[in-house]
Amino acid sequence: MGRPPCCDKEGVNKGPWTPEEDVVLVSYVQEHGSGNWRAVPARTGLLRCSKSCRLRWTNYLRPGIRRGNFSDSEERLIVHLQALLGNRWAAIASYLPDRTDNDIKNFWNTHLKKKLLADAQRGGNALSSSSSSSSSSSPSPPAPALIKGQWERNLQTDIDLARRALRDALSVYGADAAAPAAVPLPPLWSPASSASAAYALSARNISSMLDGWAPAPATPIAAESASATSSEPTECSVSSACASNNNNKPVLGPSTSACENDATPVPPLSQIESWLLLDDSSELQLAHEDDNNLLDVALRDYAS
DNA sequence: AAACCCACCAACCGCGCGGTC
DNA sequence: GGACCGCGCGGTTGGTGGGTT
Repeated sequence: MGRPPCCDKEGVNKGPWTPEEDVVLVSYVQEHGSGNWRAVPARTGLLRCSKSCRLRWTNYLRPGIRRGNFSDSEERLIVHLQALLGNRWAAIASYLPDRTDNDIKNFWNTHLKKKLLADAQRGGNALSSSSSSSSSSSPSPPAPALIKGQWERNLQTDIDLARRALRDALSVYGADAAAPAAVPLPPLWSPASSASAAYALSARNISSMLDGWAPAPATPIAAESASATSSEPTECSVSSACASNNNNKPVLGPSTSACENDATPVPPLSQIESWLLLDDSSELQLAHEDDNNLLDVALRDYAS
């Protein structure tokens, strides 16, 4: 039996979103928080399927995302991660919290793939060392037949490989790689490229509308009661759950799930580097001593 | 100025996974 | 245990704008 379509085609708009639709969606998420996308079309009156709403939010309207103009360091990080992880864009995007998986995927398909091909044809093989170990295809997931111990060892190997590759990627910062505190972060906002359309600007304006709104309360009920008592927009404080969650706690999982409403880009590289630069032995020790240790988090996330 | 080509990227589509009943 | 549902992910497509002829 075939899978039913995710949304009925009748009465559902497709194609580019209009600013008006964006405003409706943003207003809804502002009030109720992201999640329960199924309810969004019904509760907002948007003639869009839930999937389309979620995509529009996560890829475009969500605050804290940066668009266009990938820096060299980002580029190299993506190349290394792609070599390690394959086309797992969400996983790669988790290392670039202010980039969406869709953006990275597009950047890869339109720029990096061609660039690497051109490099390969020129005989330039700077990246082959990292890509050769895992080949260009996606890494094979843990085989079900693997016993737990084997699987965990494989996982540890994967993590070690990832660390080395990240170390390589981050070495684009030069000798400063040894001094994480001095590592410059990519610019938060680059000027719009020449290709930026007027609507992109308006969409950015919508995003800027979100500057200053706090993540919705955890429960829709709470949100509703809050909005019932006051129709005023919530006071901005990017604090609450998200800020505390990002409080120097490295996040390995997809950034969208880690903190979808976070309007404040976190400095991911410095966190990653502090992890990378841990000496292996001390790292193992820390993994047992500190539940917030990144490796420990990684292991738990991976295993769960 | 018009036609054509190409690059970019927003959005769609289908599938897989996890949770719930 | 299995069916159903909702969400997330990756691959792909189609519209648009810029560049070239």
